[in-house]
Amino acid sequence: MKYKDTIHLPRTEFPMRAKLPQREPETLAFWNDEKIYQRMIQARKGNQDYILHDGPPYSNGHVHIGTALNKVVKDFIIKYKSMDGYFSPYVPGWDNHGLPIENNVLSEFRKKKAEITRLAVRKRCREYAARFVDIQKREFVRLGVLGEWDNPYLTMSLKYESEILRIFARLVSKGYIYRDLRSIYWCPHCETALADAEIEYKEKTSHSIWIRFPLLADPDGVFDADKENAYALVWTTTPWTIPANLALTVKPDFEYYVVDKDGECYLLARALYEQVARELEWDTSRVEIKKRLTGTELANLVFRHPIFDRPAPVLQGVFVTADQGTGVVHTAPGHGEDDFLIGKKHGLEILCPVDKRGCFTDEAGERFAGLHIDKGNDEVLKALIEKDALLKQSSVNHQYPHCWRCHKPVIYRATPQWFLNVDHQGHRQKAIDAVNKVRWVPEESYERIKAAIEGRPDWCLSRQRFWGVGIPAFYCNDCDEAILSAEIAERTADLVERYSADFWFEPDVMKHYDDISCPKCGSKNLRPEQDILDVWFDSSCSSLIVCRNWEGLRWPVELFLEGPDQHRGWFNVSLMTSLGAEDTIPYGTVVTHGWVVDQEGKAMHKSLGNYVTTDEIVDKYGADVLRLWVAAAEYTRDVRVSDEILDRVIDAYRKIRNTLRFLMGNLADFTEADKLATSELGALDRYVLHEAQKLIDNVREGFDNFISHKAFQAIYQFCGVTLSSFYLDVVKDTLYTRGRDSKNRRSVQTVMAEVLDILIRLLAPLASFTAEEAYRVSPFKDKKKSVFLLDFPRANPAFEDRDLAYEFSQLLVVRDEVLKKLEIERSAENLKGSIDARVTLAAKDTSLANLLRKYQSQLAELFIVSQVQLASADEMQDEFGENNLAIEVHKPNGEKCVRCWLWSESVGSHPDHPGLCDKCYEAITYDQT
RNA sequence: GGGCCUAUAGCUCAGUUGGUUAGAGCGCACGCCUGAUAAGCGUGAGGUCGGUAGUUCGACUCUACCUAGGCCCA
Repeated sequence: MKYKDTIHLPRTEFPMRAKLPQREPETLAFWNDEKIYQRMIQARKGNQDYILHDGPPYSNGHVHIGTALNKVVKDFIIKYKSMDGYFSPYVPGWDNHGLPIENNVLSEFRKKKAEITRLAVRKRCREYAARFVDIQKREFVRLGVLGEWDNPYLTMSLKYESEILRIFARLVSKGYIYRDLRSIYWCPHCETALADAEIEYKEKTSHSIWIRFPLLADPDGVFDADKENAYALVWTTTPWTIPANLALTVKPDFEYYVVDKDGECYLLARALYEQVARELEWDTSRVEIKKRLTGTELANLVFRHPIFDRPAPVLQGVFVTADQGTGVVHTAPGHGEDDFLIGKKHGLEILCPVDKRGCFTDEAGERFAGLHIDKGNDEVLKALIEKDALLKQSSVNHQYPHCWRCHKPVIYRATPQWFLNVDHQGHRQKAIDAVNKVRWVPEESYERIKAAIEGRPDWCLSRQRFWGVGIPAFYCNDCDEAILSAEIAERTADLVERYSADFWFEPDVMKHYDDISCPKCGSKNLRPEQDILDVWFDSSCSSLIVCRNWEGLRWPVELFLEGPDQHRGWFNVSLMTSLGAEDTIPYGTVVTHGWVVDQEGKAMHKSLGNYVTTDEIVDKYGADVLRLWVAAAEYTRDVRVSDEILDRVIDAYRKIRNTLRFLMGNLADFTEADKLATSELGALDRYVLHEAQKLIDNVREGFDNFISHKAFQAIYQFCGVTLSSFYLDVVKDTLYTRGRDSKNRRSVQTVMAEVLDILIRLLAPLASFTAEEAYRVSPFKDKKKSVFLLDFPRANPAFEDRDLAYEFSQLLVVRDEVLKKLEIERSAENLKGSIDARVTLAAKDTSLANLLRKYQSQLAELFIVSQVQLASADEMQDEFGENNLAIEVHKPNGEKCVRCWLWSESVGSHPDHPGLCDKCYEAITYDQT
């Protein structure tokens, strides 16, 4: 008889090799064909809901790895919540309007030399966006993300576009929207506004002039100098902006000097004094530093414009730098971003005496009016010289913004724009209060969003672009009045819902508004606004629009979850719009994840060659590996990717997979009917069952608190340590060699089946493909269609046994000591396999000695040796070690059983099977009957 | 330049209110097994906690500064 054939070896169809890139698409097809997402949601319909609102990625290009991380984390949460009984539908969305798509489309047009018209470009933008929605959708689905992929939201859909305008109308009716000037990049050659993304920096030679502003008022007497000879010293590279000067800006925490140079006093920053003195060729031995002041102390000074007879008050600004100039900055609110913001903050006029072609207007004064700013530069210099305000004139080479189309230098120019008033009726304070009521994960997020809201300027809603939702305003062709009303916006919304936002740009659009006339002059000769809404406004409306219009959702929602850039972006604007339009906070919890960075923690750039794509990982290793990479990461910090990190993830994946496989392999002959009652289980088995309940608690705690890596690590360690290297190794002998239906073996299998069931469910949100695959081949009866229709495990108090767990923790310490001793013997070549050992053990500690005696019959199995004998201290040759244990290793008694390979004195006592020990004899007899 | 944040073994992560020789798993090295086999098991070697200076009887844990990195703003 071949005894090997009587051994119960594992059998399973669950392959060791995952071949995820090949196998995952089959699982995807299954999920799709069987509508598993819909079933997962429907199964929980009527239960308490948990709504995560998806932040829309931009529909341009392929899915970036950071976006993949974002979607996978969301998927963890949706699946966990669903399995835990919540009704948790997931409606993904895309942000479609905006500059990147428009620019790509425009360059297509230029390449083809096609005529650029608003309507043609918009049509092409729509197609372009739709194409990338499809591409990205496929890529997200490939990651195993379940959701309403057949019914996503698109910001360019007719419904969405019209709802944007309805929300806008609400803000108009509540008085949030106003019109004002704003300083933006402008190309005088192309006569167009430019976005930041359309600027290229190039070397340019500019003027470099040092000028002085005479002191006009010093109410605090800080200057301490004769007004006639006191000046602020100022440097600039753009003389043509001097006519637009309305202020000077200093930095509050800089130190400033008032220096006396030949009887003339100048104000400048201490940090720049040396540099300035060198530049102006001052003999510093003859310059006296009269006063040292902080920027704050300069607050009430007023200087006089160097050319015109008007004041230039001193303002406090943090943007002032100490790398060039004088630390006293020429401020022209119409000609610079900083200038604009600080000007607005202090209520200065946004003076911009330059027209769209780059020529001075009448506002620049008679002398300059009509001149192009290039000529204007020279004229300004002349005027400065006449006023004795120019101290030095030279030139400088520096990086200067140029237009990406005509490559000529651009300017800042103030143009009329539409704004949302952030301080309207205490709106900002309401937002700050709101932020206090939201749960921010991680907690530091709170500081960021608070700072972002406190510091944000009024929201400029208008863009001089093509691809977006037109602002529903008119201009009177007769008196130039701007006309905006909630009623017009509402009517436009209805029209957009019917025709799409493109209709606004049709040549005959005014026919829909023939009853509207100018409220100022009564004219009916109106034209539609051509500016579009900032795309941030589109996305700021998403929670309102989607969660109120999609079946099953509700607003406000429970969760927003995005990257750290959204503190100033989507988290911020969503709050602005929701609070403004509805006086409601859109979210209860906001989770922020980190950025995906490379091995060194550096941002990934295509040019740096450290760029990792989602495709690479999915095609090479499979989506489950990518998912586990996300699961293993502490994702509220930046998350690193590298080959080594992925290698470790793959190792973890294999370990988990093999553990599932071994569990299933040993359950091939186990059915529901073979299950033992908990009270009948062996002590070791009950201990593992107890540990499994702890595992469940840990995993749940991880998911509940957005700490998926805690869940992952708990599962991984349970598989690797509790199961693979301990329990499953120990229990192998029982599984293989005991009678098929023996109580010992069935006890082990009962626990293995329970643990397998738990593991598959715990893994489902994380390694979804593998969990589904395992579930489909698992030996359970009455299976549901999918793992996602199962309930998430909950710790079963009936399986918990703290006293037993304590005893085993003690036994495990002893086990470690025994294993160390065995290793020593192995190194000394006294021993090979542990089953060829007999261990003699003595414990000094009475309670431990008692514990060992209690478990005496199971110690050999626990240590995986042939025999264990307990001895008293004086019987031991060996010293007692740290744990008050003495351990000796000897050759076992009796003979080695040819079937189970363990040594036993019973070998030879069965004439019909002379090579077998009692246990094996019993097993074969048992199995044969 | 400003705001917020991060920095513990090769990797991913733990380290309670400051208090004994800083932990885990993986990887690695060495070895065992060949009845989980492109598997399984054991033992072991690796950090002085980014750096500096403080506070303290005592700091990975507190403070300041610096360095590197991230997001945003400028």
